[in-house]
Amino acid sequence: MPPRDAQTESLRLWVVFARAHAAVAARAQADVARHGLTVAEFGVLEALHHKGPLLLSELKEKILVSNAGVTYLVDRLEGRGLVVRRRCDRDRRAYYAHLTDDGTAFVERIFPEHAAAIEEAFSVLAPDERAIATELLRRVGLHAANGT
Amino acid sequence: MPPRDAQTESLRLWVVFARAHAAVAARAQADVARHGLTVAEFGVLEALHHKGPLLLSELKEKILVSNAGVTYLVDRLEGRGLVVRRRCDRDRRAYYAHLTDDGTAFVERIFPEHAAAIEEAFSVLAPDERAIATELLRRVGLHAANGT
DNA sequence: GCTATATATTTTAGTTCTGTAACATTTACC
DNA sequence: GGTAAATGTTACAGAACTAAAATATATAGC
Repeated sequence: MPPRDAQTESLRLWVVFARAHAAVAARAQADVARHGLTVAEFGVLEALHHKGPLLLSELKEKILVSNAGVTYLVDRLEGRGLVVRRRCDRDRRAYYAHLTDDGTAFVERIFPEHAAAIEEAFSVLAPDERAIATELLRRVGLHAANGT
Repeated sequence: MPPRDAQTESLRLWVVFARAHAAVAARAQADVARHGLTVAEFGVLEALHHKGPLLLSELKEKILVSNAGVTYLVDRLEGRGLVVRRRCDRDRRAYYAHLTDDGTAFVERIFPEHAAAIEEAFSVLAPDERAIATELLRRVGLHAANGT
């Protein structure tokens, strides 16, 4: 297998990958936009809902935005009464983001439809295909993120 | 397989998918940024290089940006002397984007390293795995884009 | 041929996020 | 203990793109 062919196939995979991502992301975006959220905002709510209160720095790792982005998103969600900041006992620099009761109720209300939208987006795959895709992309992600 | 499990697995796939995409995209972005380009700008140049002159509307379909986004990108690249607009003979509303000679030389110069970066990003996959991923993601993309 | 509708592109205001600097705090090192 | 370096978060300017409206042109329908 000469380098050129591996390269051509990788480029082709990247095009396909990027298009698939754009298509699924567009569905996700359309779904959360119905509730007045951006995908990133929804990501914050979802992470807090599933993981419990997180340091802003932890949140940053979960939803893959910049430091300033976390501040921006938490500010916005705080403004909507869905999230509050609480000081960290151990580190005077740090804050946890917590869902409010309203925030929890909101996520519990909107999450099922979002989950259904994502399920539908991948419904073209059989269960075993989905598991294969997950495993392959997991490895790509780890490698591309860490160069390992 | 009850609906809940399919949904959970799809959500998990989406998380993995989004993280893998972010990681590879970050590599692509880092590579093109070295030449003063955004990923979208590079996408324009690459599309023109591989497909030849395209109507702005065709370009929009190739690189998945908005109408206004195509205008913005072509303006920017025109400003750098890499691209020119030419009128379409058959439709007085339409323009083609063409690479300039400088643009062609520029793409030819920077493309090999970009291709190498993408190849490396997917190098964790064996050729058959890569082909499987391409096929699965192609189907996801078509389905999610068209709801078919 | 005429009118209504659709479309290619641009303009313009706006949104969402980023990069960078700043500041307070923490950690590392001697 | 003291100093240098690192870090958690925010402020702020700016980048990169989008949505929507506008305009000229093309197409559809009669």
